[in-house]
Amino acid sequence: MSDEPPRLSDFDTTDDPASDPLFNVNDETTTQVFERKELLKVGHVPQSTRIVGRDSEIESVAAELRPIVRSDPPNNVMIYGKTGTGKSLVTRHVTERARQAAGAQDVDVGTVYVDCAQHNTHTRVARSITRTLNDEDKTGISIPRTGIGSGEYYDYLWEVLDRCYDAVIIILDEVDRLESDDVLMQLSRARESGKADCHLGIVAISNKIEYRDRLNERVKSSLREEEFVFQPYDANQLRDIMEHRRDAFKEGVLTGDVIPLTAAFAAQEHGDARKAIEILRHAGELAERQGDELVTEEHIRDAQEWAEVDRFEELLRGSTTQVKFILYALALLTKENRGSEFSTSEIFTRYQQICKQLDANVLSEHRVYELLKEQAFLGVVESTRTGGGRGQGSYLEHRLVQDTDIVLKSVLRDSRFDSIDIDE
DNA sequence: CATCCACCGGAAGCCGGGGAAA
DNA sequence: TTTCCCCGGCTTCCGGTGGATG
Repeated sequence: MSDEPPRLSDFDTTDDPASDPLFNVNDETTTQVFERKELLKVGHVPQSTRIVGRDSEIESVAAELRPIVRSDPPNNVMIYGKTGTGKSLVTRHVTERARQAAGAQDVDVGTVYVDCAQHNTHTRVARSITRTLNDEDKTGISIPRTGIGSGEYYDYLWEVLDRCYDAVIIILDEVDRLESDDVLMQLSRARESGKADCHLGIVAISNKIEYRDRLNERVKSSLREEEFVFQPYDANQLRDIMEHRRDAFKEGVLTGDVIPLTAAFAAQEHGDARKAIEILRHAGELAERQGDELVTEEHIRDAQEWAEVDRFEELLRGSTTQVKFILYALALLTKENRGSEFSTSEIFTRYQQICKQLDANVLSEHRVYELLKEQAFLGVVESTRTGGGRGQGSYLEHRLVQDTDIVLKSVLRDSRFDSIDIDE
């Protein structure tokens, strides 16, 4: 009755690990297309000369942090902008340069980057900040990984700041994902009351421009931050960005118009550089898998569609099967009929049919209506008020925002759709 | 202009699951 | 463990709405 986990060596292995077909080092397909694939990784930070079209943003953010070099307190910064507009990139770049420049003046600056999507409670953020900044050799403090509350982490933090740094820049990425404002409160208050003999600069990054409205007044007044809004990249900038990553591929693998095409697509859709690069990478992978030597327009188009389905699934993640039924109904209606807008009741009748067909239970019309509104809020469908097309009253018409095929594809990918035991 | 129609949308209350309290 | 309570998803009910209709 030992609950010892089986050791890895107990498992069957191939006789010669060096030639294990599962993990073949000499697999030629892996080297056919890519030269330095790591250039296409998400976190890849290019050199400053390779940051495209963000010169003024870099300059403005730097201006707020500049006092640090003269060991004066820096200003706080709040950055808004959609995903993939270079917010994290620019802040990381600027803070790093600030750190170096300050170092040259003998000012000891620490930087921390916290992804609030991962560390979404204030205790976790406090822990993450404190533990990254703590240099055990210098402070002699060892900070427990667990077991203490946020208050204690802050106590440690002030201690660490006092002992190690003249100034610290804290980057809070995706602050809007934080459950509460406590972190901002603590940090900004510490800065005011001079709890630590150390300057504190906060760079908060948010995807949502409305975030500031949600912040409570006290935080706002003590933060007193400068705000910047990053606009999405345009096609030219995207093209430049991708040109800079061309080295990821082998010489001559990318056919002529691949990059401009991807850039044009991406600019039109979202202006998200990260997605554009992902599409590029995925196109390369597709080519590789198919054993093609060139990445063509064809691959890009496939990768493009893959990205859209992917994005849509992301949007759909967490919604119930019932919601998928409803979207499915709407998608079918759109496909069957020529029109694209349908009233709640039309969608409901189609939805009823589908549920019957799949032997799932049927929600009330009112609920379907509510769910549709919810999806409208999430941006999956678009609902418009109309002066009754068929005569009576005003009601809502809904239509899919995404391409019908993409909706169908991602909805149908849900495994519950083809199984019979649906009873949610 | 009054009436009607078909949907809108808020309010109240039901129900089952999950966590806290006993 | 049982009991209680809360919460979120859902239904039911009902008054409101505004163009269409005659």
